[in-house]
Amino acid sequence: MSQARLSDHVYAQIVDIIKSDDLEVGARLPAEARLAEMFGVSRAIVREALMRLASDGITEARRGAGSFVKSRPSDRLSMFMPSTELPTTLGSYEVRFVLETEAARLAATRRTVQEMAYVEEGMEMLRAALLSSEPAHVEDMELHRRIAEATGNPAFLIAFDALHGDVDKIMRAGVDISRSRPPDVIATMLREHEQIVAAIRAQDPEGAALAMRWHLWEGRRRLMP
Amino acid sequence: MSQARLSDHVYAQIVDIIKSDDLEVGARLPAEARLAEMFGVSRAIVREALMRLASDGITEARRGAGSFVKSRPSDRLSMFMPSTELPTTLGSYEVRFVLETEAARLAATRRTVQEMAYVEEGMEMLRAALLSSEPAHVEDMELHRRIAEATGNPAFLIAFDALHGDVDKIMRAGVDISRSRPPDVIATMLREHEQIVAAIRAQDPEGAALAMRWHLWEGRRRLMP
DNA sequence: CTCTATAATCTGTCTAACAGATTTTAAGCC
DNA sequence: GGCTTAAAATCTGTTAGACAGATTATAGAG
Repeated sequence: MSQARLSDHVYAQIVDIIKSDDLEVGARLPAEARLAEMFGVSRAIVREALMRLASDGITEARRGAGSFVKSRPSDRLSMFMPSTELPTTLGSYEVRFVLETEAARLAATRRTVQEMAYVEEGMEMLRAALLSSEPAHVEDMELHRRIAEATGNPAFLIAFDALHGDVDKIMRAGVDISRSRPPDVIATMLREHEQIVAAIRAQDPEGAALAMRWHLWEGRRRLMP
Repeated sequence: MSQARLSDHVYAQIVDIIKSDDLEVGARLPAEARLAEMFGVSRAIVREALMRLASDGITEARRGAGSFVKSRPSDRLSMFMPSTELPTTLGSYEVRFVLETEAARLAATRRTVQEMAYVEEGMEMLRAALLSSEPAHVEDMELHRRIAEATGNPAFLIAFDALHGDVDKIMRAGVDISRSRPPDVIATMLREHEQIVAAIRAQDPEGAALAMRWHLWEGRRRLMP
């Protein structure tokens, strides 16, 4: 889906209304039918956008009453979301340093045999993808998710998945750039992942945390030519 | 909205299909019309659920082709989401220890005058709410968001907002429980927030990080009577 | 076997109607 | 004037059907 859907536009426009009208938490939004009229779309499209706003915690719908502001989107968030041109690498790396380092540490401590097998499988998939000429960013993402999952705490995966968009772009760029460099760059990337997995396998929390932190640091450095 | 909507049920059921059919990334889901028939709902409801699945990065819709698995929801995530009875406090607290501690540290380092004013305003709103008999969990959430915002890095807010559902429940419970205790418990909660804000105001990163960590630790303890 | 055209299938959007919930308004009573 | 009650208006949640544009599958011709 290369073209944005109308409901994406409506989502952004409703966020704009909340901000431009300076609506406080608890304030009532215009009715669905009214919004549809304002934006020149059908009510079904408005509902789709509102459903996502509600799911994102920004609004809350009460049957018979209307939709209400539940929490205000931040100014920076709204600036961040519609624009894909902003340099986002520094942003998510900073969060990933603390989040994924801790996740690796906990994964090394808590992983079950099954979770370890899942991580190992993800490692194999990533290896195969990196050594092929196919895209490998999905496999890269998947391994990181499996490590977060091996913490045994779904909140780590939730927080990590919230950064999915940025992390996906970073990983795609990371793989592409590494492929445009001498072959040992890919081998280095692969080894970094292996070192993380090995520390988790060995149930070495400090080793896993350090390996993850190193990988993220090096991954970031690889993006700056 | 105390009752779950049909689209919430359909969301969970589609996740179940992905898991029970062991659909890999790239696998095609049944068509919207087919899903509507399977679940005994209208197609509009299926679309609403699919829109959220796509927004959550789990599926991807291609016009004319169908909806495809984009990333697999983790087993734990799907167990976590439909059930509200699981003890979720340990989960998000663990992530919040690393995420919000780092956010407080960075907020103390980087906050602008305007961001500080925003944080102070949030503090006043929380004080007023806690000293009234009205709900205060929204204000509690808002202050924490403003601190994440003051890091100057939207990724912190994105990750924090991903835990919105759990954190909201925790904060609501935290306020309710504190109100059922002697009055000094509310005062303590208030002072903890003030200490975080004071350290950020004073541009004391280590102080802010410690105060936040202490607050989260105490907040967690208050939930265990 | 390959290419082209057509048919079938699919998502995206619109319209209209109805059900159930909430809010507003109006009327009646004290 | 204030309070209560009932009716009307308004709202979200859902269903159903139609059509547009995109993709996939199939059939026929060379």
